[in-house]
Amino acid sequence: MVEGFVRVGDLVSAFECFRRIPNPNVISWVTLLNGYCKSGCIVEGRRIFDQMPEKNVVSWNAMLAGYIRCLQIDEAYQLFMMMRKEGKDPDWSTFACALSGCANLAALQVGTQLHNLLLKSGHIIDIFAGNALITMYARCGRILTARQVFDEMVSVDLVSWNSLIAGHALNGYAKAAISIFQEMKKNGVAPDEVTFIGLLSACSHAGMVDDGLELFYSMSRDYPITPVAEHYACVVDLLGRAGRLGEALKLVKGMPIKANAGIWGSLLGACRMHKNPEVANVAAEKLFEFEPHTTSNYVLLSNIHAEAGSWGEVERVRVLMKERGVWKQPARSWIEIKNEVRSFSSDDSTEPRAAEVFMVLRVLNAQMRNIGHMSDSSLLDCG
DNA sequence: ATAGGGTTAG
Repeated sequence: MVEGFVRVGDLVSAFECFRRIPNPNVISWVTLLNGYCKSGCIVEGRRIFDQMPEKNVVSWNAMLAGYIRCLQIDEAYQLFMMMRKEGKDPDWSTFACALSGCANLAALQVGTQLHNLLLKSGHIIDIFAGNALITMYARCGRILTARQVFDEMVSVDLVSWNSLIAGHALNGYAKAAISIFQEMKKNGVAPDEVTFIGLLSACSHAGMVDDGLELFYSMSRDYPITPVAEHYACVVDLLGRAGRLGEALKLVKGMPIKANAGIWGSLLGACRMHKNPEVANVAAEKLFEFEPHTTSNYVLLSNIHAEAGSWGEVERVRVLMKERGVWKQPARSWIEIKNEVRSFSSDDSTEPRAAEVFMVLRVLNAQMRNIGHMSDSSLLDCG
């Protein structure tokens, strides 16, 4: 019953149900906890967690997964430490979950610590933890270590191959990604839709348009895999980066499935890259239907028109933003420097070494100009 | 037996 409400996201009813259970067992508690965590109510989730009379490893993992989903790495880390202090042995799920958090945050130090802990604790690096390690190292730019983890795994599955392919794609090693794909097939592992997302993005990053298109067509021709929206988004990106915007638009218009925000966003991004305000207007109009309040879309469109010198169009976008009450919300990003995750935003006045940072940027800019790169300093800043 | 956990575009 509790689970039913949790599934539809009705936390109030779920909690009411839970309250009527005379002696809730740990499973009822975890179900409730997950309901809160998955709805992003992490503070309430923590309160539930603290109230649990009996906690097992699943309870800890659920709380940890909750923090990681909400990108609260500090809380996740503290919880993990608290878990060890209380003598609760992390299981493979704990490690997989924690490592996946490190992968998302590019937290190489913590990720490496977890890896060492796994080795030290005598755990076998099983498929799940191994796969999480591959992704963690790959996303932290340590592609060779990712490969090493893969090679040392006792057994691998489709997800391991996919992780390795996606990891190489992410780091720009397109040829390697494709040769891993061949290796995988030679080992008798059949690709799935995730495999192709990795392969297509590899081709896209490397500008390998023809290879990418061939892979895309081969999906339904040689394998029983029907392309979904994510694949189309990759192909739009592939064609778009190569400047083949007309073909990209034609592909989207002729798709057997409905285009989503990701697909129109890819196209709009490509229009910026190749200065195409006409296709940009088409893509933006569609994109606004999905995301009427996402500032970056408007900024992107405005920049495309600014670059073309169409100030009337720039003004039109500005009016659109005002009418729809769209505000510029500064985004934050983060990087790990010496054991510490530092968060920052553009024009960050709280950054103590801002003057130095800007000086380095000016030097880099000058160097880029020297080798012939023109930077777009005249544009609106995306925040 | 029931709860949770690894891969996926820009």
